[in-house]
Order: sequence, then structure tokens, then C-alpha cells
Amino acid sequence: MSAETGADAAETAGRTRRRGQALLDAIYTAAVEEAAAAGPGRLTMDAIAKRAATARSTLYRRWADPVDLLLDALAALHPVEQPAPGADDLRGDLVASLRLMADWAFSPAGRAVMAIVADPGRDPAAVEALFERVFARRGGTFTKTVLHHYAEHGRIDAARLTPVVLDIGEALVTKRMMDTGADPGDDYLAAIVDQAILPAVGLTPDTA
Amino acid sequence: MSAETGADAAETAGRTRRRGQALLDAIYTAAVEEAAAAGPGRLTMDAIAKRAATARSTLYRRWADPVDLLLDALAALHPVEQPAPGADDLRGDLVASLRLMADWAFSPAGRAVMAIVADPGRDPAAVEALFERVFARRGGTFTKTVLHHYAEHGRIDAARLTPVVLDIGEALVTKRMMDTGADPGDDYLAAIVDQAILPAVGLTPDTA
DNA sequence: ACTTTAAGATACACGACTGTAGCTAATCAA
DNA sequence: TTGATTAGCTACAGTCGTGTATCTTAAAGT
Repeated sequence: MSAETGADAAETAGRTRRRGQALLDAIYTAAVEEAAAAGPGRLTMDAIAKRAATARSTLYRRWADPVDLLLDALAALHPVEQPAPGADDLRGDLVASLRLMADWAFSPAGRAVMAIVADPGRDPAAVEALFERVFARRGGTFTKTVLHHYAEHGRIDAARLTPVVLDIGEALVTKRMMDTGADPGDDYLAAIVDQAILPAVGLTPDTA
Repeated sequence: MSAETGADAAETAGRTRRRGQALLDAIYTAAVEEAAAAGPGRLTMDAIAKRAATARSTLYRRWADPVDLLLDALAALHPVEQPAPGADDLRGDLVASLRLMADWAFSPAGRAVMAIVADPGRDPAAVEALFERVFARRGGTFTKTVLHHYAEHGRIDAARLTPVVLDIGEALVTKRMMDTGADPGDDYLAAIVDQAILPAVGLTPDTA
């Protein structure tokens, strides 16, 4: 008495029993997808468990509440790709870094993060934990990495790389996504670089 | 048989009966405050009714669900103050318009709107309705009003007032609020104007 | 092989919110 | 004053999520 007529047992769920990392990965993925789909405000242990095809008790053994779980998930998931400023192409590298950011922001993880930080009822401690655990290990923000690289090579004035300037690209991409709900196209990213970032660092698109 | 020993009846609630606009105002205020406190994801008819000191059935007579109610509330509430570009002070007017925006964004209505547009599980139709009903009647965004005013007076090149440039100020204020959770100080608003907006329209803080 | 661990599957009482219904009495318009 | 409207109250069944507590049996470790 084992297999028989049972349904096709979608991807071995139910008959085999996951443990350790495989189980964690499934739970983390489920948590982030659930957060991206419903928003952290509507995130429940129940929904995560269902999506991960596990039992609620399994979740309660490790985490006290859904947000706790979600923070672990965001920290554990594959880190965001890093911009790699390469050739002598400041403008191109900036556009590419914004492309990376937009792709990430549009992923389940990015949408979950955005919803967390925009949540009015957010727990300040949770946001702080999020920044520390998810972003701390990263060198910095997307355009920041690129801008600092070119500042070190003397292409732009390091004195102009203030916190405000380093935020321009990310801020505009974020706002665009909140306004339209869609991924900004490459044309828009290029416009951000040409019309906002480059002027702020004292360059024109031609001289970049 | 009327007053008797009843509790002090906080601000006549319970003994008098509100109708029409007075009741609507109370409900709208409660809805926005509730949304700002809990986030639209956690917004319930029950909580709104409790906060407005009315009965759920009163709400269900008019609205089908909490978001429906919230959209009406945001549309009905006092519109956002308009920036009034005045003297020949572009920089000062820009800072003032960002101050207006920050104050609004930090109000219950602003936080509710921010949470709605950042909600991953948001209903696109709701967001569209929000923009149409709440923002359409306004001339435009905060810095946009100011920038167009000075463009008409020849102070800045109208060709540079692209959608991206018109969004810079609002985007940076929004991001700052999401990052810190606090109202950006006037110093930061001035930095946004000096380091991001003015360079983008082709001016330096001195020439503004 | 045997033992230990813990995933998975129940079941349970509890609370919160839902949507509907019915009643009463306050408010308004005639 | 009279009648129509409807705010405010109460109750209800139903659903969903919560934590906790079992029990079984796979999947490790020895």
C-alpha cells in the first residue's frame, strides 16, 4: 500500500518529506511570494503554510509571526545582483544599474520590501532589521556603487555625491513604479540618467 | 426619560444622532485615520465603524467594502493645499512646495495614499480611481506647479520640464519618508532643491 | 539495525471580521 | 403634528486566522 491511484502527486509533495534547507527554501519562497501577492499586511501563517505545502505547526516551531518569517526569507534569498561598473561608460553603467534595480524591485522580493517600507502600520524595528539583514551586506545602493566607482577614477566630483544625489535614481524608479504599477521601460531609465542624475553630478549626457 | 445617569457621553456621541454631512465627515475621518494607522491591507469595516462610533450596518448601506469607502473618504476630504508661487524666488518656492508635500504625505491622508499605491495586492482599478478622483482636480504635483510658473516667466527653459524632472522632488521626498519613516527636515528639502531639482533645470543654487 | 529528530497531519477553542436582518427611535420634511 | 427616512443597536451564522496540542511516520544519525 503505497502509490496506487493517488493523484499525480504534484512534484512529489506529500509523499516525500522535506527537511533542512530544502524545506526552508520552500518556506522562504512561499513567504516572499505570499507577501508580494497579498502585501505584508495580509500575510498570514496559514497562507504561507498552504503555499509551501507544509503544516502551520512546522512554521510555528521556528517563527513567532509572519513578518518574522518574511524577514528571514528576504535575508536568506539570493542577494540582489550587484552593478559591475566596467568600461569607461558612466551613462551606460548608470542605466544598467537602474535596470538591475527595476528588475529586482519588480520581483516578489522587491515588491515585498516596498510594501514593508511603505506600510503605515509598519514596525520600525522590523524596518531596521530589514535594512540591516538584507541590505547591510550589500555594498550600497545601485547607482551609488556606480557613481562612487567613477568618482574614484576622477570622472566626477566626489563632493557632489551627497546622500540626495545618490538617491535620485532609486527614488525616481520607485516613484514611477508606484505611479504606474509597471516596470519602467529602458527609455524611462535612460531619461532618469540623462535628465536627473547626470545634471546633478555636473555632467551632460554628451560629456558622460 | 432622557439623560439620566448615563456616562458623560463623550462629545454627545450616543445621545444625539448624526445625519448627512456630519455623519459622513466622521466616517471619512475615521476611515482615513484607520487606514493610516493600520494600512489599507488591514482596513476593516469593523474598525472604521468603531472609530467613527457608528454601526457597521450604517457603513454597509453605502459602501460595499473598506477600500471603496476609503477612496470616497480621500476624495471628499479637504484637498491638498496648493503651492502658490509668488515673488521672484524660485528656490524658495520650490522648498515651500516640497514642505507642503511633506506635510501632506505625513498626514493620515497622505500615508493612506502612499500605502495604497505601494500595496502589491492593490487593485489597479482602485489606484486609477484614486488618481482620478483625488488628484485630477488638482492642477498638478507640487513642484510641477512651481516649475511651470517660472517657465512661463522665462526663468527656466520649458523644454527641460520633462516628466522625469517634474517628479524629482516628489520622488526624493517619498523615498526619504520610506527610508526613515519620518518627516524630512527643511534642510533635507533644501538639499533636494539645490542638489537635484535646480541642476536638472539647468540652474545652480546661486542663479536661482 | 536501532534511536532520535522533526515534518506532516490532524483537531481544538478562541477571537476577529463579515454580511445580513430586524428593531427603535431620532431627525427631517410636509 | 404626521409620516418618511435612516442612524444606531443587537444578534446571527459563517469564514478565516491563531496558537497549542497531539499523533504518525519519514528521514536523519549512531
